[in-house]
Amino acid sequence: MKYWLMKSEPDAFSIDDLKNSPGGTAPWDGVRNYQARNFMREMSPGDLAFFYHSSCAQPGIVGIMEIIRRTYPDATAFNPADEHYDPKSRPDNPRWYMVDVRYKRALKRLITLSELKQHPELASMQLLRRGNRLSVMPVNMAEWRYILDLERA
DNA sequence: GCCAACGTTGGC
DNA sequence: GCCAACGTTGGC
Repeated sequence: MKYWLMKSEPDAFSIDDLKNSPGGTAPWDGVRNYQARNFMREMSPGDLAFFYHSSCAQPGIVGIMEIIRRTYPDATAFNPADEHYDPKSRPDNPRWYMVDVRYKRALKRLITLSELKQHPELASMQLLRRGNRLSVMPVNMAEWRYILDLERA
């Protein structure tokens, strides 16, 4: 089993939006970055991911979700009316993919980006690397456990 | 709204 | 294949 971190702007799709989706499940669509896409392709059902709120007053980790379906073509790329439409992605040769995720739980408290930065144990996290802009990235097991311990602090 | 950092595009 | 211009991300 692998661990991940996935960003979403809460104004667009928040952890509560996921929780309130049918069955607590939703497709993670709209990813339009090759590196993020490639990470999604490494995901397997049963993997766990931190839900991260970005571009908001208090960016940080807000909850945990489970990957429940491996990547399949992102249909929003085929829809000219969709904001993530990409004419270069065609149904017979899809460029963009998505996974399905299921809400597991909210963290007991928000663990902010600024808090994460204060822990040398997390300094090598991909999230904290300079200029990081990836919306989907791996988290190693030591980092995952360390962050869950922070939740209780 | 600003800006640093990075990805993408397209001319050559 | 280089690289300048441009667009996007995302923290602040």
